[in-house]
Amino acid sequence: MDLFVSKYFNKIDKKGRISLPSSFRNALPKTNRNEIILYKSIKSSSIEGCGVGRLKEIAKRINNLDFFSEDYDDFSTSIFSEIITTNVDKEGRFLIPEELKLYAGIKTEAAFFGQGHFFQIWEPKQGLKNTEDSRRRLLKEKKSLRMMLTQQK
Amino acid sequence: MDLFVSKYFNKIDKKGRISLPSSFRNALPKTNRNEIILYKSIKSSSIEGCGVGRLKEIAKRINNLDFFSEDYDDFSTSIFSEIITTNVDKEGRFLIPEELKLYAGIKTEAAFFGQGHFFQIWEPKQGLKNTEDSRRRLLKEKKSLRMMLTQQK
DNA sequence: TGGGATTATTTGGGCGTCAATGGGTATATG
DNA sequence: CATATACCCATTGACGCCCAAATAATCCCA
Repeated sequence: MDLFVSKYFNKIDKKGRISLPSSFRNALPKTNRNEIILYKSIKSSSIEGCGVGRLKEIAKRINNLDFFSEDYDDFSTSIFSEIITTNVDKEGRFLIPEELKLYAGIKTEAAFFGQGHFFQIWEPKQGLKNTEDSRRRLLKEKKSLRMMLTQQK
Repeated sequence: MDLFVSKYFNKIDKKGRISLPSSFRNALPKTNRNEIILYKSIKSSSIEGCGVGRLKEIAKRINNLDFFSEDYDDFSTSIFSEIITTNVDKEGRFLIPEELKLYAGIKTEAAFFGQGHFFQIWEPKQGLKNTEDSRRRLLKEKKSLRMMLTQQK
């Protein structure tokens, strides 16, 4: 499965290492599975991550915004300049930079949430609350979520 | 037959394994019959499942949403982080995650209900009650059911 | 068409492998 | 030289794989 799916709760050890869930490792391109990128989410107090290949896709997204708009600069700056690359060790662990941990309020444990082509890292409680909130918002529009899940091609 | 049809009642063993009904296994695409996805039903306290192929469809659809919108995050979170992928072993068994078992009230036995392009997993009694209820609702509209079944194109 | 034989499916359990975690030590980097 | 990080090895528990028994479904022939 080449998508980031499900949620996982892992611990940060004394050295600051945390395991990237095995299924997430497998979702990374086979060519480069020991390097990921991390950045602050612009929409929530979470960290977003993905394989380095995804960078091009992000660039494309931003490029689709109006070049002369304020948004363009803002997204461009807050995403690209903040991106951090991290190495995943032989056991599948990596270090979350202090700044990002602070941003997300993460201390000894972190929750990984699959988001398809990328994933989010949350302080566990906040992450759970966020999924509840999302779901609540969507259930108000039950029809649209059902369509998303059950529609046939 | 590549559709999930009829109903089956299987047991969960000490290790938490349960057999995916043989006919359901055969309804999965021949290319990937050892991995399925599970998620909480939006409409009922049951688990819904299907092959991973559908997940890729869903991913595509979400990907077409405006990346910077709130909807994007809501869908992405509610779907990708709530969906669970499970492996089906050589004997056709798989594990139902604890969280989903709780959601559906399943303990030692589960009922599988074919729903065409997907299937539902119920606590047996609740599942039976649900089919009765929905049949009863349908019969109240006998006329429309007859039309549905007998109308020719 | 009944009923035993054959095959398929479900269920049970042993055991090896892998993922998550912990910690020692070498190596790099400033 | 001190701190940070990568590599190596070990432990634990969960899960996948294998083999086998029990149950259900199907077949086939008298």
